[in-house]
Amino acid sequence: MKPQPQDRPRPEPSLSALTSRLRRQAHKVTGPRQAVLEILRRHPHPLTNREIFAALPPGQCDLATIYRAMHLLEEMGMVKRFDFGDGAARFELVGEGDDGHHHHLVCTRCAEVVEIAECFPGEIERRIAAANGFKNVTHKLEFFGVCPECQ
Amino acid sequence: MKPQPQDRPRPEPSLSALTSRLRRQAHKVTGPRQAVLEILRRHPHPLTNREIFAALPPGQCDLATIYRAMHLLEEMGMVKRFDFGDGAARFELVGEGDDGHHHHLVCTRCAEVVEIAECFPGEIERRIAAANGFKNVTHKLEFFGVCPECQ
DNA sequence: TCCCAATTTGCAAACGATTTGCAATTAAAC
DNA sequence: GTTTAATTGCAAATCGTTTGCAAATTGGGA
Repeated sequence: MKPQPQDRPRPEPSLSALTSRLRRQAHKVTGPRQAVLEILRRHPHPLTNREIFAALPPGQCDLATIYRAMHLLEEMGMVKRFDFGDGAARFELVGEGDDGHHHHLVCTRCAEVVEIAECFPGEIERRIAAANGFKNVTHKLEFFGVCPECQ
Repeated sequence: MKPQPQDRPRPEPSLSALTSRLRRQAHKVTGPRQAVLEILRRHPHPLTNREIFAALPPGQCDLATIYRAMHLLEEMGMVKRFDFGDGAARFELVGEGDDGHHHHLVCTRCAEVVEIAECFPGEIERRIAAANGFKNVTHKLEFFGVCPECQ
C-alpha cells in the first residue's frame, strides 16, 4: 500500500518549540496555553474548542480561556481555523513558516476526517479573481461523503 | 464586455410556480411561506433568515417561522443553503430539477457576493473519493477576496 | 530574590443564531 | 360549514462564542 495523504509524516513540533514561538512574540507562556498547545500537538486533526477542553485534565483551564487562546494562536498564525459547517470552529496546529492551507474529507455519518492534499487549481482561482477584479483571493474548500466504515 | 457569470439571466420563477411546488408535495400554502418565497424570488442572492425577515412587511410573520420555512424548503430542494463562514446560514432559491450547486466570491470587506460558474474539477473529486474509499462525495467551496470598490 | 505592571485567567453574564414546547390559528379536504 | 392535521406566534431553551471585571499570574527589572 502506497502512502496516503492521511499518513502524512508531519513531525509534531515539541512543546518548547511552540512556547518559544509565543515568547518570541512577547506573549506569556501560561499554564492554559501550554496545555492547549500540548493537546493540539498530540492531535494532528481539527479539534473544536470543546474537544480541546474535554481533552484537558479537569479543572486545568476555563473554556473561555481556550477560546481566547485560539484567537491568539490564530492571529499568530500558529493555528488554522476550519469550518465543517456544523457550527463549531475547528483548529489545527500549523507548522512554522507554513500557511496551513489544506482541505479535508469529512464523513457525514461518523465525522471521520481525512486530510486531503489536493487543492483548488491556482490558475483557475487567479482567473476568477481577475475576471471579477478581486484581489487577495483565497478559498475555503471541504469535501463531504460517506466513509468506508459507514457505507 | 462579454457576459460575466454574475450576469446570469436566471429567470425568476413565478410565485404560483413556487407555491404549486409546495402543494404538489402536500404542504400548505400559507401566508408566511408565500411571503418568504416572494422575497427569495426577488433576491437572486444568498440571504440570511434575518435578512429575509427584515425584507418582509413588518408583522408579516415570526422569525421562527422563517427558520421553519427554510428547513422545509431546503428538504424539498427548493432552496440551497450556503455558508460564508460568518455564522449565519444563507439561502438561495433553486430552479426546479436543478441541484443549485455553485459557488460564490465574497468580498471580505463589504460582503458583496458574486456568483461563480467555476467548480472544483469533477475528476479530481472522484479521485479523492476513490483514494479514500468514500462514497457520495460532494464539496463546499467559497472564494473570499477584496472587491474592486473596497481595494 | 522580590516587586511591579501588564497580561492573562476564571466566572458569570451577555450574545447572536437557531431550535423547540405549546396553545391558538388556519389551510384544505369532506 | 365542519373537521383535523398542519402551521404559526410567542416565549423560553440551546449552542457556540464573546465579554466585563476582579483576582491571579508572568516576566522584566531592582
